[in-house]
Amino acid sequence: MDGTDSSAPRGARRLRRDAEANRQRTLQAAREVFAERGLGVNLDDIARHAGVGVATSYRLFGNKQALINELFEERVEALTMAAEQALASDDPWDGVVGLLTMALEQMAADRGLREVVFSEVGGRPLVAQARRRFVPAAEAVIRRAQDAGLLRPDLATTDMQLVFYMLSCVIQHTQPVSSTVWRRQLTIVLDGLRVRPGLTDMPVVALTAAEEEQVAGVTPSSS
Amino acid sequence: MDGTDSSAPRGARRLRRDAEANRQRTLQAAREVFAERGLGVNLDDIARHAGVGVATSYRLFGNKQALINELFEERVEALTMAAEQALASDDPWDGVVGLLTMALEQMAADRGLREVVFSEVGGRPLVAQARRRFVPAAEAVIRRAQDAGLLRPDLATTDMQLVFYMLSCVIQHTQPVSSTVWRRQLTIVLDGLRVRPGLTDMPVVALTAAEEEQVAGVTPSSS
DNA sequence: CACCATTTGGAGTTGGCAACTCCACTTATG
DNA sequence: CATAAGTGGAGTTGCCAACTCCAAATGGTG
Repeated sequence: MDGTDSSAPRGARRLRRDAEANRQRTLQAAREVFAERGLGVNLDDIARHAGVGVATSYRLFGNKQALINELFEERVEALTMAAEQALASDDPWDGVVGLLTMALEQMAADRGLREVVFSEVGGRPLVAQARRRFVPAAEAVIRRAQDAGLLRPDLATTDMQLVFYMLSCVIQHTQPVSSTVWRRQLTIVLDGLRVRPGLTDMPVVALTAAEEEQVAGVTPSSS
Repeated sequence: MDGTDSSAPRGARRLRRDAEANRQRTLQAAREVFAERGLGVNLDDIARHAGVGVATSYRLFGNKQALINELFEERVEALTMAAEQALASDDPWDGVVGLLTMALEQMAADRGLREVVFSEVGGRPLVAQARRRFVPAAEAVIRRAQDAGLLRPDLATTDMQLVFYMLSCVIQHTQPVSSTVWRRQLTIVLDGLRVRPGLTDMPVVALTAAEEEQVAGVTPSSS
């Protein structure tokens, strides 16, 4: 139940060649099954899909959580890179569009990723760590576009995170029927984010960073 | 497991006075507990909260589903009235704002309602029926605002439903920390819905009505 | 006010599901 | 070819919520 064991070749001993092959097959099967059906699937299904026994998967990874951690380290990493990449674009507004678009495209491609990023259950260290890179990058993208007078100045970083969340919800909800409609809602939101005459005043104050972390289920960063 | 029994005073026989009192107490307790903690709570908790035994609740309602049905008939009804009321407002744009605001305020006040309306599990007849009134009313509100040149003309009814859904997700997500931030996301979305020069083109086609019903988990209306 | 059908409460029972283990058997490897 | 490493899948375990049983209590009626 505790996901503390990060587990590469466990302990330090090398695996026998066939065992290593089974490890890779399990990993690949997990990638596919998690992406399609989410983290809810049981290891039995993954093992079957990989063509190995359940016990094999358990010996190679210890438990389900360890498998998830190992798999999604790379996915979460890719997600944070989207934010940093968005900052690299020349036009500040393109940065905002790119940030949301790239991040959401990744979410659209992987149900497991959506569940990891927005897991209700408390403080995955994996996510907390990724946030420490993602959030500042997103903040910079936002600030730059606001300074250029392109992004509504009353927008807080925490608002952007909720925007990201709600579009992920649309993705999740519509996925079985259409893999692209969410781009329409994104278009609407982006039009609502852009500066223009007659922008409506925000009716309430934004979430503070600490509140946002609470919403995200992450233990507040103490620094 | 089937929720077909709608159950008022079950069968036809009148209840003894104390039984009727317990019925009301259970109903009230369910209202409160469902609103706060969602439909996931077990009847044992509701019964305890009502100060009656579990068996009592089961005899009076048959099963959990029947209790839910009875309770949420009124709530879903209120929701559809919001749409019809929005159509009554003088200004077409106020109609759109009112539709979303009123409906979302109701969602914000009741977690159980959110879960009923967006239940993943298939075709609650209750919801399907409510949709048959809600959707046309919403459609009229949208059409009127579009004809007045106030609402973006490329918006489909199905888009509005997804907008409604995604804001409900924000409500659900932020509820424990703030009961009002969702109004900021609503503001952003409304600004994105309003006509203005330089509105971004929609990148993909909207969901058809049938697709939307599939998304909502309702059996397509055959009419 | 006495009688009895109705109702009650809460300690069970049932069922289902997913995580994880056991162990007789197989297979790489030195 | 000896043997430590690895395997598979039929269990076991634990959990949780839905729902039932029945001895005791209680409202309403003649």
